[in-house]
Amino acid sequence: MKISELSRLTGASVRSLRHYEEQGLLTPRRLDNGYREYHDLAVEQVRTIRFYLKLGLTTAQISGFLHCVMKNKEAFCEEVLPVYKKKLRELNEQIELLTAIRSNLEERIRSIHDERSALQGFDEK
Amino acid sequence: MKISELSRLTGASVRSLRHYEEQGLLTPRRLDNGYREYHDLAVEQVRTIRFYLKLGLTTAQISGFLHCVMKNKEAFCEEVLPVYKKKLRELNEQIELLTAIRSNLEERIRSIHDERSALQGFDEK
DNA sequence: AATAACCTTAACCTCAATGTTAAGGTTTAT
DNA sequence: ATAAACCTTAACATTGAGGTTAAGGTTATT
Repeated sequence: MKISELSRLTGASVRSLRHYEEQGLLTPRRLDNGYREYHDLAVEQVRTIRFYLKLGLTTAQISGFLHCVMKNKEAFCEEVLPVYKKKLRELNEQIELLTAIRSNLEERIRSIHDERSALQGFDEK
Repeated sequence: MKISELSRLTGASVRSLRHYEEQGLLTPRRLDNGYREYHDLAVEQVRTIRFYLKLGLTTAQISGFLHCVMKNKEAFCEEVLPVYKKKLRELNEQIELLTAIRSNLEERIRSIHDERSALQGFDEK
């Protein structure tokens, strides 16, 4: 199939498909006119790529184990777990940071409300 | 004072101070030789800028109320609360998203462990 | 007068997937 | 034969604070 059909079947934009190829995640053969020609299996492969992207992995990380997971159960591919664990550590850090900022912000919003109702109370007297 | 002294007093890099100026947060006067000359008040102003940046606000947002908060209590500045609330909504969205990804990832890590110990158990039999 | 230690503007780099032209070749249907 | 609908590569834009470097002017010290 050609690129627009793969795009339609997977939901990935044509631009994204070309990008995945640049990053080494897809390697379609070329027709005589230079058009990309994809195997049927590419549909599953693109879905797999997008699945890992949604987990927050980069194309570079995905390329490290994509071939393995296309042929085996994920648990068989040694490269997967370290990447998952690294990503998990990053997520925990980010969540912790954002949560701290949120607390800070909530406290400041509260104190603005408090100060205003104090002024309000003062005016009312 | 000149830029490097302000940098030293505030912890902001010289590059950052020039950036704040580009964004309209600082407006030092210029000496005859073109050098920036800052008021003593600039120290407090830069500290205030950096405080809001740490809350995750952008320079554009900060510029909307910086002059007000430099002269008044924060609660007096009407522009602050909407920005805080907007930021809070964004934070909640981000945290929710990251937390969902984290759950997903934890589940996948767990299932890899499970599958491997199942294989392990199988081998042991 | 030379050197260190300042200062200036301007511009590119980071991160990373993907949107958006631009400029042009191919195929297909009318 | 022409237009619609494909396809190609290449390059810039997005986000945004701030690092880095280049090229050069100023001030101060020796």
